[in-house]
Amino acid sequence: MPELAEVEYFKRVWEPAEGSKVIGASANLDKRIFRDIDNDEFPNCLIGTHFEQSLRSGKQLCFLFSSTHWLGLHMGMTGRLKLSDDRSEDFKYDYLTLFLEGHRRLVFQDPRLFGKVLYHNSRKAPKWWSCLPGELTSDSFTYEQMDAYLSRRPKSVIKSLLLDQGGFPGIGNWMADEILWRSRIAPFVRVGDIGTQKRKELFQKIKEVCFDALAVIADGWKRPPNEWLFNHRWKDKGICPKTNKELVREKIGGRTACWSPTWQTYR
DNA sequence: CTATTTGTTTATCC
DNA sequence: AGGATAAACAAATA
Repeated sequence: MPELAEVEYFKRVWEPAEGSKVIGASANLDKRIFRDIDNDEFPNCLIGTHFEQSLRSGKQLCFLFSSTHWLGLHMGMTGRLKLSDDRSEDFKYDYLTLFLEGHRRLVFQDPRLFGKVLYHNSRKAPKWWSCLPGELTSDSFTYEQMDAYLSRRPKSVIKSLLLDQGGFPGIGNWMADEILWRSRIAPFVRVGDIGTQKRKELFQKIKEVCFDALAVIADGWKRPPNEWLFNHRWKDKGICPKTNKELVREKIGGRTACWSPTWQTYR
């Protein structure tokens, strides 16, 4: 589930514990989420450090401990972060726990294990953190950049391309459907068939959906308004808020796309 | 029992 | 070489 705004939400779950000292650590290292951990000392190497900074880029999270300990977390499909206290009882799927002074715990849980834990100890930021593409919400993501990216992939199906983290970091399945719905583009359209005017609209809607998602979900995980596609897309016989006609769900590029055929008429 | 899942990586084909 | 596509990953849920 976690896309841009959900990941930002999880970042803010841990953030209030910044400044705390780590006094214990436990990890189920046989779980798949630790497949890229190559440091034999992990997670004990974090004991004694101070939790300093919470960072996010696209769907990637990075937490910095005592200036040199970089902990990367990716939520995969079912990952979530908790800030637990002594009264918390549900430990199922808690595969990484950092015990803090003051009886609090930083917890990463991930039932489906598609998530990933990364760790690096050095003054300099590791490559998995420093080499990520710029944020879609930043001014550095320009129409020209997007246009060039699309032009290199004329044969791609637009829905699939929007899920490409190299070009559109943070976008996931629901955001991609929301963007195409707001742009009135059918999900199976080939990128080369999208003209300049429509590309400009697409660019605006990408920005809009990113900002909307952050405002609603990253900030307290509020329920999105019914004017979005969001609240209708998972329901059987869901109704398009624009046309009051039934939405359609179909597999495109291996993922379920939800769209409104009478509204998304750009083919 | 079968089908499905809001993500990424890898293999394979073009 | 680089892009397009499908399968694999794991486990819960319907």
